[in-house]
Amino acid sequence: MARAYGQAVPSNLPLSFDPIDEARRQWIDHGWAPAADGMALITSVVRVQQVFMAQVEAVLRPLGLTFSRYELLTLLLFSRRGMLPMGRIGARLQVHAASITNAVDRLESDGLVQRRRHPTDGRTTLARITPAGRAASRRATTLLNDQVFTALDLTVAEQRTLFNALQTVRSRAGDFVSETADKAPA
Amino acid sequence: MARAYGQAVPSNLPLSFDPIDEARRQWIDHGWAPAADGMALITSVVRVQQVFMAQVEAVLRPLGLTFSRYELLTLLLFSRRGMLPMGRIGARLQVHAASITNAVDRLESDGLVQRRRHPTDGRTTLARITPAGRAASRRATTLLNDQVFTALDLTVAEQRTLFNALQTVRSRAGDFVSETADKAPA
DNA sequence: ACGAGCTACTTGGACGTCCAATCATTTTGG
DNA sequence: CCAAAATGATTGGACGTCCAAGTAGCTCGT
Repeated sequence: MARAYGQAVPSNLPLSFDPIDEARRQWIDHGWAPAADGMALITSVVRVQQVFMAQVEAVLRPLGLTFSRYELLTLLLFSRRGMLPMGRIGARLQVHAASITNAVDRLESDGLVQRRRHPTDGRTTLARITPAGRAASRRATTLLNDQVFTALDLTVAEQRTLFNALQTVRSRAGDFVSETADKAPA
Repeated sequence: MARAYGQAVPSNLPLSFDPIDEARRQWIDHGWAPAADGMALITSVVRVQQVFMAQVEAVLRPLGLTFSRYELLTLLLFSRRGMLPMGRIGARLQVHAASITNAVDRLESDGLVQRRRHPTDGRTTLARITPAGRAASRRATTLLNDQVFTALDLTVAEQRTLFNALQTVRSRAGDFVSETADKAPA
Protein backbone atom coordinates (compact mmCIF):
# COMPACT_ATOMS: atom_id res chain seq x y z
CA MET A 1 0.00 0.00 0.00
CA ALA A 2 1.41 3.29 -1.04
CA ARG A 3 1.41 5.69 1.82
CA ALA A 4 0.23 9.23 1.55
CA TYR A 5 1.06 11.63 4.29
CA GLY A 6 2.09 15.17 4.80
CA GLN A 7 5.31 16.97 5.34
CA ALA A 8 7.65 19.60 4.07
CA VAL A 9 7.56 23.31 3.60
CA PRO A 10 6.07 25.67 6.19
CA SER A 11 5.53 28.23 3.45
CA ASN A 12 5.80 31.17 5.76
CA LEU A 13 6.17 34.48 4.04
CA PRO A 14 9.77 35.55 3.66
CA LEU A 15 11.04 37.95 6.30
CA SER A 16 12.42 41.29 5.28
CA PHE A 17 15.68 40.57 7.07
CA ASP A 18 17.87 37.60 7.80
CA PRO A 19 16.78 36.25 11.16
CA ILE A 20 20.13 34.62 11.69
CA ASP A 21 22.02 37.83 11.10
CA GLU A 22 19.69 39.43 13.54
CA ALA A 23 20.43 36.77 16.14
CA ARG A 24 24.13 37.23 15.58
CA ARG A 25 23.73 40.92 16.25
CA GLN A 26 21.95 40.11 19.50
CA TRP A 27 24.78 37.86 20.53
CA ILE A 28 27.32 40.57 19.95
CA ASP A 29 25.20 43.18 21.72
CA HIS A 30 25.00 40.93 24.73
CA GLY A 31 28.72 40.50 24.94
CA TRP A 32 28.87 37.03 23.50
CA ALA A 33 30.79 38.00 20.40
CA PRO A 34 33.16 35.04 20.53
CA ALA A 35 30.20 32.68 20.28
CA ALA A 36 28.30 34.65 17.67
CA ASP A 37 29.78 32.96 14.64
CA GLY A 38 29.34 29.49 16.01
CA MET A 39 25.75 30.20 16.93
CA ALA A 40 25.06 31.63 13.49
CA LEU A 41 26.71 28.71 11.77
CA ILE A 42 24.80 26.05 13.63
CA THR A 43 21.53 27.85 13.23
CA SER A 44 22.24 28.15 9.51
CA VAL A 45 22.91 24.49 9.08
CA VAL A 46 19.68 23.67 10.83
CA ARG A 47 17.75 25.97 8.59
CA VAL A 48 19.35 24.90 5.32
CA GLN A 49 18.67 21.33 6.22
CA GLN A 50 15.00 22.23 6.61
CA VAL A 51 14.99 23.92 3.24
CA PHE A 52 16.60 21.00 1.45
CA MET A 53 14.53 18.40 3.16
CA ALA A 54 11.37 20.24 2.26
CA GLN A 55 12.32 20.07 -1.40
CA VAL A 56 13.27 16.42 -1.23
CA GLU A 57 10.22 15.33 0.67
CA ALA A 58 7.93 17.26 -1.64
CA VAL A 59 9.24 15.15 -4.51
CA LEU A 60 9.11 11.90 -2.58
CA ARG A 61 5.69 12.37 -1.04
CA PRO A 62 3.70 11.47 -4.15
CA LEU A 63 5.67 8.22 -4.27
CA GLY A 64 4.76 7.39 -0.71
CA LEU A 65 8.35 7.67 0.46
CA THR A 66 10.27 9.78 2.94
CA PHE A 67 13.93 10.61 2.62
CA SER A 68 14.82 8.15 5.38
CA ARG A 69 13.05 5.32 3.69
CA TYR A 70 14.42 6.35 0.33
CA GLU A 71 17.95 6.28 1.69
CA LEU A 72 17.46 2.87 3.19
CA LEU A 73 15.95 1.49 -0.01
CA THR A 74 18.70 2.88 -2.16
CA LEU A 75 21.39 1.56 0.14
CA LEU A 76 19.94 -1.91 -0.29
CA LEU A 77 19.63 -1.45 -4.03
CA PHE A 78 23.33 -0.71 -4.27
CA SER A 79 24.39 -3.53 -2.00
CA ARG A 80 25.82 -6.68 -3.56
CA ARG A 81 23.10 -9.07 -2.52
CA GLY A 82 20.28 -6.59 -2.19
CA MET A 83 20.20 -7.25 1.53
CA LEU A 84 21.98 -6.09 4.64
CA PRO A 85 21.78 -6.69 8.39
CA MET A 86 19.75 -4.07 10.22
CA GLY A 87 22.78 -3.06 12.18
CA ARG A 88 24.90 -2.37 9.15
CA ILE A 89 22.15 -0.24 7.71
CA GLY A 90 22.09 1.87 10.82
CA ALA A 91 25.85 2.30 10.69
CA ARG A 92 25.79 3.41 7.08
CA LEU A 93 22.85 5.74 7.48
CA GLN A 94 24.14 6.98 10.83
CA VAL A 95 20.88 6.65 12.65
CA HIS A 96 19.76 4.82 15.72
CA ALA A 97 18.89 1.14 15.46
CA ALA A 98 15.34 1.88 16.51
CA SER A 99 14.91 4.14 13.53
CA ILE A 100 15.94 1.33 11.22
CA THR A 101 13.45 -1.00 12.81
CA ASN A 102 10.81 1.63 12.29
CA ALA A 103 11.72 2.33 8.67
CA VAL A 104 11.96 -1.33 7.76
CA ASP A 105 8.56 -1.93 9.35
CA ARG A 106 7.02 0.62 7.03
CA LEU A 107 8.93 -0.43 3.95
CA GLU A 108 8.00 -4.00 4.63
CA SER A 109 4.32 -3.23 4.99
CA ASP A 110 4.57 -1.44 1.65
CA GLY A 111 6.17 -4.50 0.12
CA LEU A 112 9.39 -2.73 -0.74
CA VAL A 113 11.57 -4.73 1.61
CA GLN A 114 11.42 -8.08 3.36
CA ARG A 115 12.94 -9.26 6.58
CA ARG A 116 14.94 -12.49 6.50
CA ARG A 117 16.75 -14.43 9.16
CA HIS A 118 20.47 -14.39 9.02
CA PRO A 119 21.62 -17.88 8.00
CA THR A 120 24.25 -18.30 10.69
CA ASP A 121 23.69 -15.65 13.35
CA GLY A 122 20.34 -15.93 15.01
CA ARG A 123 20.52 -12.44 16.47
CA THR A 124 20.77 -10.76 13.14
CA THR A 125 17.91 -9.77 10.87
CA LEU A 126 18.48 -9.01 7.22
CA ALA A 127 16.47 -6.49 5.25
CA ARG A 128 16.15 -7.50 1.62
CA ILE A 129 14.89 -5.23 -1.13
CA THR A 130 12.07 -6.60 -3.27
CA PRO A 131 11.55 -6.03 -6.99
CA ALA A 132 8.93 -3.44 -6.08
CA GLY A 133 11.49 -1.82 -3.82
CA ARG A 134 14.02 -1.65 -6.61
CA ALA A 135 11.50 -0.04 -8.88
CA ALA A 136 10.48 2.47 -6.23
CA SER A 137 14.07 3.43 -5.53
CA ARG A 138 14.82 3.95 -9.21
CA ARG A 139 11.71 5.99 -9.78
CA ALA A 140 12.49 8.16 -6.77
CA THR A 141 16.09 8.63 -7.79
CA THR A 142 15.09 9.80 -11.24
CA LEU A 143 12.76 12.38 -9.80
CA LEU A 144 15.20 13.56 -7.17
CA ASN A 145 18.01 13.85 -9.68
CA ASP A 146 15.87 15.87 -12.06
CA GLN A 147 13.94 18.02 -9.67
CA VAL A 148 16.31 18.55 -6.78
CA PHE A 149 19.89 17.39 -7.10
CA THR A 150 20.51 19.03 -10.46
CA ALA A 151 18.35 22.04 -9.70
CA LEU A 152 20.05 23.45 -6.64
CA ASP A 153 20.36 27.07 -7.64
CA LEU A 154 24.03 27.01 -6.76
CA THR A 155 27.02 27.06 -9.01
CA VAL A 156 29.17 23.99 -9.22
CA ALA A 157 31.91 25.91 -7.42
CA GLU A 158 29.54 26.89 -4.63
CA GLN A 159 28.40 23.30 -4.25
CA ARG A 160 31.94 22.03 -4.06
CA THR A 161 33.00 24.64 -1.54
CA LEU A 162 30.05 23.86 0.66
CA PHE A 163 30.48 20.13 0.33
CA ASN A 164 34.14 20.26 1.26
CA ALA A 165 33.51 22.44 4.27
CA LEU A 166 30.80 20.10 5.45
CA GLN A 167 33.00 17.09 4.88
CA THR A 168 35.58 18.66 7.15
CA VAL A 169 32.97 19.03 9.84
CA ARG A 170 31.81 15.47 9.46
CA SER A 171 35.30 14.14 9.51
CA ARG A 172 36.27 16.03 12.62
CA ALA A 173 33.06 15.01 14.30
CA GLY A 174 34.27 11.44 13.96
CA ASP A 175 31.71 10.28 11.45
CA PHE A 176 34.39 8.37 9.66
CA VAL A 177 38.15 8.00 9.71
CA SER A 178 39.15 9.54 6.48
CA GLU A 179 41.66 8.69 3.89
CA THR A 180 40.75 11.86 2.06
CA ALA A 181 39.36 14.45 4.42
CA ASP A 182 41.52 16.33 6.85
CA LYS A 183 42.06 15.70 10.49
CA ALA A 184 42.95 18.36 12.98
CA PRO A 185 41.86 21.97 13.25
CA ALA A 186 44.37 24.75 12.90
CA MET B 1 8.74 20.90 36.43
CA ALA B 2 11.96 20.38 34.64
CA ARG B 3 11.67 17.80 31.97
CA ALA B 4 14.18 15.08 31.52
CA TYR B 5 14.16 13.12 28.35
CA GLY B 6 16.52 11.55 25.94
CA GLN B 7 17.99 12.53 22.65
CA ALA B 8 21.09 13.21 20.68
CA VAL B 9 23.98 11.16 19.54
CA PRO B 10 23.57 7.73 17.97
CA SER B 11 27.15 6.99 18.94
CA ASN B 12 27.70 4.52 16.15
CA LEU B 13 31.27 3.56 15.60
CA PRO B 14 32.95 5.63 12.93
CA LEU B 15 33.07 4.05 9.49
CA SER B 16 36.39 3.50 7.80
CA PHE B 17 35.27 5.48 4.77
CA ASP B 18 33.08 8.46 4.04
CA PRO B 19 29.62 7.09 3.32
CA ILE B 20 28.72 10.18 1.35
CA ASP B 21 31.75 9.91 -0.90
CA GLU B 22 30.77 6.32 -1.41
CA ALA B 23 27.25 7.32 -2.41
CA ARG B 24 28.64 9.91 -4.79
CA ARG B 25 30.71 7.21 -6.44
CA GLN B 26 27.60 5.10 -6.85
CA TRP B 27 25.81 7.99 -8.50
CA ILE B 28 28.60 8.42 -11.00
CA ASP B 29 28.84 4.70 -11.69
CA HIS B 30 25.13 4.64 -12.44
CA GLY B 31 25.38 7.41 -14.96
CA TRP B 32 23.95 10.14 -12.76
CA ALA B 33 27.12 12.17 -12.59
CA PRO B 34 25.35 15.51 -13.09
CA ALA B 35 23.32 14.90 -9.96
CA ALA B 36 26.14 13.47 -7.87
CA ASP B 37 27.31 16.74 -6.37
CA GLY B 38 23.82 17.86 -5.50
CA MET B 39 23.06 14.55 -3.87
CA ALA B 40 26.29 14.64 -1.91
CA LEU B 41 25.69 18.20 -0.80
CA ILE B 42 22.19 17.65 0.46
CA THR B 43 23.14 14.46 2.21
CA SER B 44 26.04 16.29 3.85
CA VAL B 45 23.85 19.08 5.14
CA VAL B 46 21.49 16.56 6.62
CA ARG B 47 24.31 14.78 8.36
CA VAL B 48 26.06 17.86 9.68
CA GLN B 49 22.80 19.09 11.06
CA GLN B 50 22.50 15.82 12.96
CA VAL B 51 26.00 16.21 14.32
CA PHE B 52 25.48 19.76 15.49
CA MET B 53 22.07 19.12 16.93
CA ALA B 54 23.40 16.18 18.88
CA GLN B 55 25.97 18.44 20.52
CA VAL B 56 23.46 21.15 21.25
CA GLU B 57 20.82 18.86 22.66
CA ALA B 58 23.35 17.05 24.80
CA VAL B 59 24.07 20.37 26.51
CA LEU B 60 20.43 21.38 26.78
CA ARG B 61 19.09 18.07 27.98
CA PRO B 62 20.21 18.46 31.61
CA LEU B 63 18.37 21.78 31.65
CA GLY B 64 15.17 20.17 30.45
CA LEU B 65 15.23 22.08 27.19
CA THR B 66 15.36 21.20 23.51
CA PHE B 67 16.85 23.43 20.86
CA SER B 68 13.39 24.37 19.60
CA ARG B 69 12.24 25.45 22.99
CA TYR B 70 15.52 27.19 23.67
CA GLU B 71 15.19 29.17 20.45
CA LEU B 72 11.67 30.20 21.30
CA LEU B 73 12.60 31.20 24.82
CA THR B 74 15.56 33.23 23.66
CA LEU B 75 13.54 34.96 20.97
CA LEU B 76 11.14 36.11 23.66
CA LEU B 77 13.98 37.15 25.94
CA PHE B 78 15.33 39.43 23.25
CA SER B 79 11.98 40.91 22.33
CA ARG B 80 11.12 44.38 23.60
CA ARG B 81 8.21 43.41 25.80
CA GLY B 82 9.22 39.85 26.50
CA MET B 83 6.18 38.66 24.59
CA LEU B 84 5.20 37.99 21.02
CA PRO B 85 2.14 36.68 19.17
CA MET B 86 2.37 32.98 18.38
CA GLY B 87 2.26 33.73 14.70
CA ARG B 88 5.24 36.06 14.77
CA ILE B 89 7.22 33.47 16.64
CA GLY B 90 6.55 30.94 13.92
CA ALA B 91 7.62 33.40 11.26
CA ARG B 92 10.87 34.16 13.02
CA LEU B 93 11.70 30.58 13.83
CA GLN B 94 10.51 29.39 10.42
CA VAL B 95 8.43 26.56 11.69
CA HIS B 96 4.81 25.58 11.35
CA ALA B 97 2.26 27.20 13.63
CA ALA B 98 1.41 23.84 15.13
CA SER B 99 4.99 23.44 16.27
CA ILE B 100 4.78 26.73 18.13
CA THR B 101 1.59 25.67 19.83
CA ASN B 102 3.33 22.51 20.88
CA ALA B 103 6.48 24.22 22.13
CA VAL B 104 4.56 26.88 24.04
CA ASP B 105 2.43 24.18 25.64
CA ARG B 106 5.53 22.55 27.05
CA LEU B 107 7.26 25.77 28.02
CA GLU B 108 4.10 26.89 29.72
CA SER B 109 3.73 23.71 31.70
CA ASP B 110 7.32 24.18 32.81
CA GLY B 111 6.51 27.73 33.90
CA LEU B 112 8.95 29.32 31.49
CA VAL B 113 6.32 31.06 29.42
CA GLN B 114 2.75 32.20 29.85
CA ARG B 115 -0.02 32.64 27.35
CA ARG B 116 -1.85 35.96 27.39
CA ARG B 117 -4.76 37.30 25.39
CA HIS B 118 -3.92 39.98 22.92
CA PRO B 119 -5.47 43.23 24.22
CA THR B 120 -7.17 44.21 20.98
CA ASP B 121 -7.21 41.20 18.69
CA GLY B 122 -9.14 38.30 20.10
CA ARG B 123 -7.66 35.84 17.62
CA THR B 124 -4.14 36.40 18.74
CA THR B 125 -2.39 34.70 21.61
CA LEU B 126 0.73 36.17 23.09
CA ALA B 127 3.50 34.07 24.58
CA ARG B 128 5.22 35.90 27.40
CA ILE B 129 8.47 34.81 28.99
CA THR B 130 8.45 34.48 32.78
CA PRO B 131 11.29 35.29 35.14
CA ALA B 132 12.04 31.57 35.32
CA GLY B 133 12.08 31.53 31.54
CA ARG B 134 14.57 34.35 31.41
CA ALA B 135 16.80 32.55 33.86
CA ALA B 136 16.56 29.30 31.91
CA SER B 137 17.41 31.00 28.65
CA ARG B 138 20.44 32.72 30.14
CA ARG B 139 21.69 29.58 31.76
CA ALA B 140 21.30 27.65 28.52
CA THR B 141 23.00 30.35 26.49
CA THR B 142 25.99 30.36 28.77
CA LEU B 143 26.40 26.61 28.44
CA LEU B 144 25.87 26.59 24.70
CA ASN B 145 28.31 29.42 24.17
CA ASP B 146 30.97 27.72 26.26
CA GLN B 147 30.50 24.13 25.25
CA VAL B 148 29.32 24.31 21.67
CA PHE B 149 29.37 27.65 19.89
CA THR B 150 32.95 28.50 20.81
CA ALA B 151 34.15 24.93 20.62
CA LEU B 152 33.35 24.05 17.04
CA ASP B 153 36.66 22.58 15.99
CA LEU B 154 36.69 24.84 12.95
CA THR B 155 38.84 27.84 12.23
CA VAL B 156 37.19 31.20 12.14
CA ALA B 157 37.81 31.29 8.42
CA GLU B 158 36.16 27.93 7.94
CA GLN B 159 33.17 29.03 9.94
CA ARG B 160 32.80 32.20 7.93
CA THR B 161 33.09 30.40 4.61
CA LEU B 162 30.51 27.89 5.62
CA PHE B 163 28.17 30.49 7.04
CA ASN B 164 28.31 32.61 3.94
CA ALA B 165 27.67 29.70 1.64
CA LEU B 166 24.72 28.67 3.74
CA GLN B 167 23.38 32.18 3.80
CA THR B 168 23.41 32.18 0.03
CA VAL B 169 21.36 29.03 0.02
CA ARG B 170 18.88 30.43 2.50
CA SER B 171 18.55 33.66 0.64
CA ARG B 172 17.94 31.99 -2.70
CA ALA B 173 15.48 29.63 -1.10
CA GLY B 174 13.41 32.68 -0.26
CA ASP B 175 13.83 32.58 3.47
CA PHE B 176 14.22 36.30 3.53
CA VAL B 177 14.63 39.16 1.10
CA SER B 178 18.10 40.28 1.75
CA GLU B 179 19.77 43.58 1.96
CA THR B 180 23.07 41.82 2.44
CA ALA B 181 23.03 38.40 0.86
CA ASP B 182 23.15 37.91 -2.86
CA LYS B 183 20.31 37.24 -5.19
CA ALA B 184 20.65 35.23 -8.36
CA PRO B 185 22.80 32.24 -9.18
CA ALA B 186 25.52 32.57 -11.75
C1' DA C 1 -24.95 46.19 9.13
C1' DC C 2 -24.27 41.74 7.96
C1' DG C 3 -22.51 37.73 5.77
C1' DA C 4 -18.48 35.96 3.12
C1' DG C 5 -13.79 35.52 3.58
C1' DC C 6 -9.58 35.89 5.91
C1' DT C 7 -6.57 35.26 10.15
C1' DA C 8 -4.81 33.15 14.29
C1' DC C 9 -4.46 29.31 16.90
C1' DT C 10 -5.48 24.59 18.28
C1' DT C 11 -6.28 19.58 17.54
C1' DG C 12 -5.47 15.10 15.88
C1' DG C 13 -2.82 12.11 13.20
C1' DA C 14 1.33 10.43 10.65
C1' DC C 15 6.17 10.27 10.70
C1' DG C 16 11.14 10.19 12.12
C1' DT C 17 14.49 10.35 15.92
C1' DC C 18 16.42 9.22 20.11
C1' DC C 19 16.80 6.70 24.70
C1' DA C 20 15.98 3.03 28.00
C1' DA C 21 14.53 -1.39 28.81
C1' DT C 22 13.83 -6.06 27.26
C1' DC C 23 14.59 -10.47 24.80
C1' DA C 24 17.15 -13.70 22.27
C1' DT C 25 21.35 -15.35 20.66
C1' DT C 26 26.23 -15.42 20.46
C1' DT C 27 30.94 -15.19 22.59
C1' DT C 28 34.09 -15.47 26.23
C1' DG C 29 36.46 -16.64 30.18
C1' DG C 30 37.48 -19.45 34.09
C1' DC D 1 31.39 -26.57 29.48
C1' DC D 2 28.48 -23.30 31.47
C1' DA D 3 27.69 -18.82 33.48
C1' DA D 4 28.70 -13.88 32.47
C1' DA D 5 29.27 -10.44 29.24
C1' DA D 6 28.52 -8.82 24.61
C1' DT D 7 25.70 -8.17 20.58
C1' DG D 8 21.43 -7.46 17.55
C1' DA D 9 16.93 -6.17 17.28
C1' DT D 10 12.50 -4.67 19.05
C1' DT D 11 9.28 -2.16 22.05
C1' DG D 12 7.44 1.78 24.42
C1' DG D 13 7.69 6.50 25.40
C1' DA D 14 9.00 11.43 24.74
C1' DC D 15 9.69 14.94 21.41
C1' DG D 16 9.56 17.81 17.21
C1' DT D 17 7.62 18.59 12.58
C1' DC D 18 4.25 18.85 9.21
C1' DC D 19 -0.55 18.68 7.22
C1' DA D 20 -5.51 18.95 7.37
C1' DA D 21 -9.51 20.23 9.80
C1' DG D 22 -11.84 22.79 12.98
C1' DT D 23 -12.95 26.97 15.87
C1' DA D 24 -12.95 31.78 17.01
C1' DG D 25 -12.65 36.43 15.97
C1' DC D 26 -11.78 40.30 12.64
C1' DT D 27 -12.57 42.84 8.06
C1' DC D 28 -14.48 44.17 4.07
C1' DG D 29 -17.63 44.88 0.50
C1' DT D 30 -22.23 45.59 -0.94
